[in-house]
Amino acid sequence: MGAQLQITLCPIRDAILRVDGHLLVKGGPGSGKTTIALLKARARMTALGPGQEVLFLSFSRAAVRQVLSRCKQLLKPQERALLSVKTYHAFCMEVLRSHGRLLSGKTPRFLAPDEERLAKSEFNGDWDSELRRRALTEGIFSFDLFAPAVADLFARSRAVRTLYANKYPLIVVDEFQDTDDDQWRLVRALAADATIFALADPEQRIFDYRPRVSATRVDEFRAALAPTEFDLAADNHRSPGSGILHFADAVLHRRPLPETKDVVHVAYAGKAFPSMVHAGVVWTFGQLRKRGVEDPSVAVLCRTNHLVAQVSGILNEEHTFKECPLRPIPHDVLWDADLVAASARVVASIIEWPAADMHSAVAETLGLIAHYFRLKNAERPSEAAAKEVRKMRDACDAVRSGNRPAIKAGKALLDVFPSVSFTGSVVEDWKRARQALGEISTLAELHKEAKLVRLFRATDAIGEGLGGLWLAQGTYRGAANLVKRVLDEQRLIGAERDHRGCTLMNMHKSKGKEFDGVVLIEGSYSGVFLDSREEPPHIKSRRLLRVAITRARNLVTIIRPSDAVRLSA
DNA sequence: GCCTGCGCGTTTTTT
DNA sequence: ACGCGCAGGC
Repeated sequence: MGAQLQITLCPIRDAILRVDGHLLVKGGPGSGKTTIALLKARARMTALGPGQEVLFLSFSRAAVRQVLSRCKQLLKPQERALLSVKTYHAFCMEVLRSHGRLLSGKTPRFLAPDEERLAKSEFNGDWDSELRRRALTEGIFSFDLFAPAVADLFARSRAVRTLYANKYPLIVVDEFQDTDDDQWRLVRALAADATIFALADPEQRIFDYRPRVSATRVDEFRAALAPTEFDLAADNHRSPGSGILHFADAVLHRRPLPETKDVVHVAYAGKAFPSMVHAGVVWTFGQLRKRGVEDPSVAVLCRTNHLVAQVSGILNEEHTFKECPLRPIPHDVLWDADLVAASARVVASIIEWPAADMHSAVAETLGLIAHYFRLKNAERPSEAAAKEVRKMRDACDAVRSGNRPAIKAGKALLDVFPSVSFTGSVVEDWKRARQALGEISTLAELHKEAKLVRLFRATDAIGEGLGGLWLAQGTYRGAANLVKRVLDEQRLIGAERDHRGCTLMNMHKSKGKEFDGVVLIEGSYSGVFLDSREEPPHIKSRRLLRVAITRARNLVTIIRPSDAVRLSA
């Protein structure tokens, strides 16, 4: 395979393999940036000294997985052994483990994201400066501080910097346009003694709303390292011969949209949204099979998480479209589980009620409700959420000491307690416990969140665990801990899962992935394609849409409200 | 201090 | 549609 590839290399790729020094390779979606980087890595391997490797840096574990699977096609096992593919975080953690002591004088410890969220929700004050204080004086590094810490370390210690630059004489940097200040600082430090190979598509810059991601990063790279520059622009290996990339580029540049059988537009009017979404996904699968794709993978992409959750609900229901019944579609959802897990623990605490006395049981539930709002406030701070935390905590304390709480939710939970009982039929019991929340108007939001537990394919594991508890004790004592444990596990598994069949996610999460078919869904309120807060020509929205459209190898279905703003001029 | 009703805006976050 | 912030009633 390797020999064949050599022969078919075009002049540009040939030059990329030959040239020495820093490199900047630009290219659109599916232009083969990863492939040429791996071939370059292979070429460089012949001259590696003992202990030396090629380093390939990516942002996400999903991207690392993608690169590793490409490696299997392109590189022999002994070549793969000389290539180290890592996320920035993994690389930085390694550096901090070995040399982080130099920064604070203390053996570094790491604060995992979920621990950090909890600590943040407890903390009053400026969390960012608190994190810096912890790193500096206690040697505790949160994930966000990995790259800054390593950049500092490289800046201060020439010895450490050259150690790594010598170990990795060639460093491939993926998605360079989204590199943040600190990642760039550490790469630049290594560039003094190692060769940097940057892969970039400035038109795939979709994370630049984040404060440390700069719009001019690629220019900074040019200015600082004077790389030899190549452009793979016109190539398209992902969806060759289809009109998908042309269509996406037309959206990006606000040009008239080309007619193509590979991008299909449907409009819905208000009420028809659920059946249209459902039918659109079914139709996309059918078309792909008709085109000879066996067991197609389809991504359903929305701009907002809110809409993703809504669509998941729709795909789980039955609908009728033009008198045809539509069955529920099994699917995965890429989703951040924190709030759902917290709401599920509240339900689980209610299902535990009969195993304890009223006051401690209801206090436990109120405590978990407070915890839910704490997480919510940490994720997206608002006065409303912070106030709920205080109220729920007060109510929890009141009930624990045998008093009647001041808030409606607390009173209602106490009132409903005597009438709550369970039968051992797990699904029924879970619904009944959840319904107890649904009855209380001030907890409507929590109740809604708890209904999303189905997003996690954890239903079986939770059901089994709850069944086990009932069998062993005749109550569900321990349910809250069980639910937390199962959802935590599920989240780790879900993040690593391969995406076959139907997968729902927001457009940002789709970056770097590919599917046979893609369904793009626009909402009427949340998840509008061209954000009204952005000035025409809505360049950021269009970049994001282009990324989403080009995830498809074969077919794109676009579902928009009938009164949506036109994409072309 | 708590609840309700009204007006308003509606996004994305790796690890 | 729905959640947030704010104002007003209790």
